[in-house]
Amino acid sequence: MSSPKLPSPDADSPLSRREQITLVASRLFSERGYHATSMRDLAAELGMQGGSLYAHISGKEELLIEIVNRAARQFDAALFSLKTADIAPELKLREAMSRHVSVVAENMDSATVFFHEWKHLSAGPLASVIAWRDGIEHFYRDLIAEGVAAGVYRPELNIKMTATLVLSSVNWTYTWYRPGGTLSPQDVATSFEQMLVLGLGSAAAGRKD
Amino acid sequence: MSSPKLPSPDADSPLSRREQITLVASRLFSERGYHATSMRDLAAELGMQGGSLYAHISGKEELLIEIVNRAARQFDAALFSLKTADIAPELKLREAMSRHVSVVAENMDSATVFFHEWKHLSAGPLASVIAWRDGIEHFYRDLIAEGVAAGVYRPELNIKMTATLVLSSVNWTYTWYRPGGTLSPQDVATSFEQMLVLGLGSAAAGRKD
DNA sequence: CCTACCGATCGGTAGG
DNA sequence: CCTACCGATCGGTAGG
Repeated sequence: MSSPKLPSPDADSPLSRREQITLVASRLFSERGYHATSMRDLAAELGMQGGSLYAHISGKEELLIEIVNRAARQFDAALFSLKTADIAPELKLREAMSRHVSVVAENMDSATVFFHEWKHLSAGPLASVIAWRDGIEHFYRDLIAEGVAAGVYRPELNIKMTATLVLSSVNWTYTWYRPGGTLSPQDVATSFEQMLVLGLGSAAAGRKD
Repeated sequence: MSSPKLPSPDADSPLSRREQITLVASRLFSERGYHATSMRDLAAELGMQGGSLYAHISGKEELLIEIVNRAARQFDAALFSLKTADIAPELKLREAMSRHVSVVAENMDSATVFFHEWKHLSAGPLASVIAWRDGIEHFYRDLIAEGVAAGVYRPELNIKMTATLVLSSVNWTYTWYRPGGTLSPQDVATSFEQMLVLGLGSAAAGRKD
């Protein structure tokens, strides 16, 4: 019967010590940055001594790798089922953006670490993050190409630039979204998707139609 | 008559030693991050000893402050003249985005530091960056509100969300734009602005007009 | 701008 | 999970 110094956030959420460490590391890495967070800082927040961390982990980078990989897997789990989903093309993009923003919004800490600190990974893990980025980009390109083929998006669109624009909108949320606020992730995604698809311009202002 | 150990990049660009230091610091901070860059790393790239840097600067944070403040001033210089400029509303947003992307594209290093490392500033400089962010956001909100008032943008638009979407597209460029490539900053801005204003949707797909 | 150095702190380990 | 410690490195300074 151990007596944890730091109570778990909820009595009925028995996080393993290892998971607690990863969770606190996400918060500290996102707030202070990976290199600016010391193992002693991390240990202190968990109510232990610096050296004691190494009973649970092999090193500092292992934490970063785990945070980044988990984030990538969450995006994959949320999005890649849409690849083959039987949804109307005009709804697919909205659904993808909604899920994408949700992953960011529900994991602000690890999302911030994911977008900010991946550069500090060593060669192996770094390569897999870059590969992931490539995959997500092609996922969105395919979505848009599908929509163009189905006639719901304009045929003149530059697919690459369009995918970049969509990714800009959903990724950048990690810099400004506040989970406690009035906007749900769905609100954000729906609002962005509507503006993107309908356009900001008024019909009165010389749209060719 | 001094004899610089490190030749300036061009014979006819007599950068002061101080400016050289700031320039190299921008590159290293953007590549490795602020905390992961040591003063000795920086000194070595400049062909001097670690301690010698302090003949030119007062401390490490001074460099970060200067890089961040310069970037903010460049955005201001590029954009704020547009506030009162006598340009048609439908062209103002395009022009603003073009200038915004240009500042990022022509200063990829300091822009990256600006977006990534501002959190590590101490209270005073931090407050002024936050104030700057607020200012730029209101700048874009005003631009869009003007356009709505002039009838070029749809009146149903949520001004705040629209400004956020525009800022997402131009800010996120620091993560993917490559200055040597085929896309000029104007290409990027024009492409984004057209997609945003016209919308991705095809007229055929049930736009109400 | 260099040499030589300061105290502090880093990630990590040994042995319990 | 703790105590005690390792070598390395940090930002910065003194004195020239």
